[in-house]
Amino acid sequence: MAEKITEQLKILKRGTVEVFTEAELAEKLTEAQKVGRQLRIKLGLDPTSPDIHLGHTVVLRKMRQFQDLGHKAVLIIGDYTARVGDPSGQNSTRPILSPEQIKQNAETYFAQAGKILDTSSKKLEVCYNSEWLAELTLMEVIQLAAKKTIAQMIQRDSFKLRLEKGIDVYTHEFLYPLMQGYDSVAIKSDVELGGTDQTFNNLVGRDIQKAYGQPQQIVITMPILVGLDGTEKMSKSKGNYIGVTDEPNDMFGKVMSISDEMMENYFTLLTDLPAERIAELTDASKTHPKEAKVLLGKTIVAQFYDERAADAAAAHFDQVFAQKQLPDDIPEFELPAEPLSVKQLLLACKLVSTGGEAKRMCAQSAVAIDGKKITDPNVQITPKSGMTLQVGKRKFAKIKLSN
RNA sequence: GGGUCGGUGCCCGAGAGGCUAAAGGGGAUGGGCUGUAAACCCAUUGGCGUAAGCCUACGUUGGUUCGAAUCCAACCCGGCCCA
Repeated sequence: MAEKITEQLKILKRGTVEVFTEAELAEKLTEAQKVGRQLRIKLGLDPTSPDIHLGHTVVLRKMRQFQDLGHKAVLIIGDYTARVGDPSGQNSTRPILSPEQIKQNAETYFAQAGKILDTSSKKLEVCYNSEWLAELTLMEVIQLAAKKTIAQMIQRDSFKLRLEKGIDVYTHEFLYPLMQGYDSVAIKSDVELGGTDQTFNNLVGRDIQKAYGQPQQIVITMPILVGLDGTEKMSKSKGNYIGVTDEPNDMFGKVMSISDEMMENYFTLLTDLPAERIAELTDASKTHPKEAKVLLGKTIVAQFYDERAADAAAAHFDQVFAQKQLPDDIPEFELPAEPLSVKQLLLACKLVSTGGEAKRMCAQSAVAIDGKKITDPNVQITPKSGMTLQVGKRKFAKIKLSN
């Protein structure tokens, strides 16, 4: 804790995109250390979807570093915001959640975030922004809105972009940054963390705090983690994510599927390895890319499980994909010993979701039963105990007879 | 409020009465090559049916026609222009 300020700054700056401003951060850290005060580090959460993925962990990991340096994480659950329905994204038909739903999501979120954060009450504080936002009168809202001009608002690129493209921007959307900014006032935040997509909102927080006569928070932005497809932001709705609750085998496999170019980014944002080591690992002349990726996969799995699970996942991967053998843990399905078509069989074992897909998979020689390729979806098969089915490279099922 | 243009499959986008389950991309999936990397090549991409075929689908609801994504009407939603 008594580490030098320069040392602390180095840790805190790692992986960030921008710090507004570094000088202020150094100042706050120094002051905090001198009087023994915990800085209040704000992070706003959207409780609309409870499951968190590695994209969220980039910011959470930064939060953890602050905690480890003795500061307090203040998580704000945007329950009030969520109730209005956040229109800022592509997804305009987001369901409006009930208070119970939000509470439940928040709990799930904590359980998952707890894998990264220090959850002791000394280091973590949680609040719901309805606590103060629901109290505001219209007059107070108007006064809040009077702090920013329209010209300032449309600086935000998501607004600008949509206006240029002729996509709707609703009036109340302008209130979102203001509400979030007001959150900073309510909790007296010293530092706010967020992805670069939150830069505008978080900076508004500075202005609002100033307008309300408070010291301004420092804003630290973290990169948006690219998803598995290598181009888009990691997100649940795009399906290009690694969830923190993914099974070790899955987690490892997903890491293995990222492109070589993305490794450096993942190493930097998702592990604590020093920059020099990362440079070695991502230099193909020094480390074979595949080896580096295995290490990345193991490191990530170990973070959420443990070393043993990480090794097991790597071994499983090697067994199934490198040596193309059957995995050890194949889901079992109970079936009676009555003949049925391959199509029905695949459906029954949930290896395909429609009969058409079953036909296609057969036609494309992706289907094997006990290691033998099946190309006719109408062949009659009598289930036998221990019979194994495979569709594609990674979908397996084992049959168990029911009596 | 007026004018005008538009709403097509997961997404973008063509189609302007039958040849349309609907061109072409993108994405996704399967196969090949590999390191479940990239690049590249091939294939598939509404549901049911062994099949013939049937059903559902071009904003919504009605209508005209032997036949409509395509024509007409009303309505809903949006862009742009005018007030």
